[in-house]
Amino acid sequence: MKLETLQKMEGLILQKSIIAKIRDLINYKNLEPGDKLPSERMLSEKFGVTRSNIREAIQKLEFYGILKSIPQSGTFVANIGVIAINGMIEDILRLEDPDFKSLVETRILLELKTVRLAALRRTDDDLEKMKASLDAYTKKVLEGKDAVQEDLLFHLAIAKASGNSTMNTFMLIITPGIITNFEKYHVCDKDLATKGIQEHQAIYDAIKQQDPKLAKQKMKEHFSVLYQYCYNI
Amino acid sequence: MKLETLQKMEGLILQKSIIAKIRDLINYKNLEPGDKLPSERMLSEKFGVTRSNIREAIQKLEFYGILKSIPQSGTFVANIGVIAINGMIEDILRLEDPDFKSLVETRILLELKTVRLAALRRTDDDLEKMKASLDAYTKKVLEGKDAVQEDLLFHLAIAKASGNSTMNTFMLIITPGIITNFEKYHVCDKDLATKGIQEHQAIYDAIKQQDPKLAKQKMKEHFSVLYQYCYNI
DNA sequence: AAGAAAAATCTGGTTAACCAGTTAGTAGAA
DNA sequence: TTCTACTAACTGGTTAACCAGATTTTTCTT
Repeated sequence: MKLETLQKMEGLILQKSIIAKIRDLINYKNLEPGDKLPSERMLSEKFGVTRSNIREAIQKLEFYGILKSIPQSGTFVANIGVIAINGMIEDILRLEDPDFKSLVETRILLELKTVRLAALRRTDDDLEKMKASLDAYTKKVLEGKDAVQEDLLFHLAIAKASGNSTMNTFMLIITPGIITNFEKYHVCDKDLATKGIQEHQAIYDAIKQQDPKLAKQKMKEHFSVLYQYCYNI
Repeated sequence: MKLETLQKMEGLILQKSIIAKIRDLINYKNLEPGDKLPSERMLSEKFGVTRSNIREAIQKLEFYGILKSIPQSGTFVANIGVIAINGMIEDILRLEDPDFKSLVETRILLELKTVRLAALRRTDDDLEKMKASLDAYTKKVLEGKDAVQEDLLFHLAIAKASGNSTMNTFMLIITPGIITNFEKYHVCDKDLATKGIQEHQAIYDAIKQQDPKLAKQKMKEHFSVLYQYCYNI
């Protein structure tokens, strides 16, 4: 386990060094948007790493929209100037794994918005899905069982109803981190679960009657405990 | 070009079908958190696809925290129950590429928060970076040149100063989409650029004097044009 | 029969050869 | 000299063989 983590760290460091070298190359050769990068084979030879390593680094930069690979042709600098590329790559190299506090902070921000948008835009289908999650959650809690998953699904249903695919994606991205950390730190309290039923119900009602202000208010109340926890860590 | 896009679409459809099959497998076999999935080779044979296809699908599910691959051992269901897995995979399969409106909406939300946090948490080093971006932006605009990149770097510097790595990452993710769409739709106006200098300066000053309310207010003003554009599309 | 040692199998990860399509260079005709 | 046709090299992507470590099965000793 320890060895495994260590190896992944090493791989990450290697990848970062390759990304830095690609950045240097772009600067040194004054590559403009649309210009072609040297081939993967040349880069692997030049940097003294395998082609796989090069490919992974390129794919990461492609994810952030900095490079663009075209099959049987080459890898090209995206339609972003050299200044922005340097700034973005610097950020990419610096970014560490998110801490729990930053996850929670972001979740609260996102959900206070998605719940507002959901109240404005929800369809009847969205409403049904939320109701289903809510009922499942209520049932589990009343049975005295753990209901973290059903809780989560209710919140994801709200994100879907917001009609904003970007926020929906972001909610999906932070969800696993939230879950595992919650279980790790034992944030959840069983007494809170029954209280949670009423809070969820209130949020659902506000969305149903399409009252964005009330929906946001109720979500805020729902997060109050989490909020305090986040800032008292 | 058209062919290339078509092929990527096909690949995406295949990947989604594999993800759906993995979900079905988890349900059918009642796999609990920590249980082992069949090996990649078995899955590729069972589903009639290549191992590469299987690996890509697994990596995607790993990104969302649903699966966890351990070298020389196997692929395991993460510490998430079957209910949450079904909900999350449904979302993953549904998610479409983000539209421009959803990107802008999310950007505004994120930046109104990061600017507040930056005012509260900025270090002197953060301040220097913002100043450098601001100066570069001002210089370019006064020369009558395009300054989209410098604009962007200023906003990314604010995201860094917020001290929230998750929001910082999210800003990085939406940035390329924002840039390319801006250039595509020609949102930027040169008259706005000179106005932008004052607005950026106001935001910078507010962050410098650590006034979160004022910083948010100034950012809101800075976004007013963008905001209207977003909701009039 | 039980436990330990050893061998065979199976795992995800990595690598090198291969593929099909693009691109650059060359030769040849006009 | 100029343009065209053709060949050869090169491109990112894909595949099958290989790797080292984990796991299971077998075998041998007590």
